[in-house]
Amino acid sequence: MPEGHSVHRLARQFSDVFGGAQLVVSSPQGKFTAGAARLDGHVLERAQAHGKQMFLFFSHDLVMRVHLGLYGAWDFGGDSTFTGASSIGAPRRIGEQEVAGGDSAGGGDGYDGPPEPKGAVRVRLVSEHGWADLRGPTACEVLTPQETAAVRGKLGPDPLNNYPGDRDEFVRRIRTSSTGIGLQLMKQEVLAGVGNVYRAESLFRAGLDPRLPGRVLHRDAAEALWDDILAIMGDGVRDGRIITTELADRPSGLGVGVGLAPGWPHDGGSPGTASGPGASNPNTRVPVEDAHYVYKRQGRPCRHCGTEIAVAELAGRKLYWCPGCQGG
DNA sequence: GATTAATGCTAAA
DNA sequence: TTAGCCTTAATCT
Repeated sequence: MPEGHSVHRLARQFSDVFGGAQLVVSSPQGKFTAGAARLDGHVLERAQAHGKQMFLFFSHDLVMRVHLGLYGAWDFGGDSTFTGASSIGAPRRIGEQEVAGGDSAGGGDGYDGPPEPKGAVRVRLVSEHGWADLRGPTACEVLTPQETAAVRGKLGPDPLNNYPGDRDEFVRRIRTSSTGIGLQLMKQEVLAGVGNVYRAESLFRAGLDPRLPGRVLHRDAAEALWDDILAIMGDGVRDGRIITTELADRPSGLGVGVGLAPGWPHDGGSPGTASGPGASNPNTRVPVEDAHYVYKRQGRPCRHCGTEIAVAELAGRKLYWCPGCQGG
């Protein structure tokens, strides 16, 4: 499901395909009828992601806040102007899993307006050139600028925004509690955007025990953790999926090293096979079974030390770690 | 075809 | 602390 990298891709997509466009806003499902009426007919100026939330800023100063939660998703479609505006490969869907659209899909000459809404479409946005449908969000509401500031004020720093001072603020927040860092990383007021996959993978890459109390985490270790999360989440934005293994740790030997991506982007490559986001990105070819170190690898040998990867339930979520590399 | 678990949060209890 | 959101993919019968 969507962690921060997906939401940043989503915000990019909205700015690309709807930025500056007047929108018809409706709620086919009926659960957002009042909210839709407050936005209908206004111009979407830009989209901004903060952690796992997306904010759509309209020209009359109202803001639409969307949180996809566990299985929310957006579907897109439109003419060639619409799909051509997308800088991330005109995906057909962004949500728990991204579905590639690419040049051939949907867009282009045959566009005949949005389809009949199927299922529970909470929100439909329609511009002159295309449409977007939202299903299954955890949160979807209209906010004033003041309310927006209040919501964002409760969120911790987002490494994918990385505003000045954000790293120091993260270090301060994670170290103020004796709560284990495995729990701390999931708190959106400590660091906005990390979910269960990036939590497990970043702690493994840092060699840190998830039970280590925040207060005991060294300042340099916390800084390094922020830097690594920034790198692997940045890769997630580029790749459209979470790949946290280094090249040398993949049996398949496919893809490039995390955080390295030499020569990226290389657009000219493999014209015949281009389709979808990052089609020329070698990391899109990394097999799923090679993508992670510990997430959903319980019982399998650690890629570094061979110890069986462990799993335990922590605050209602599964925590994966290597007892050998990350302590008992 | 039915059941379950899932990259997550919100609101009610 | 628990139900709800109400989708998707994987696993079961």
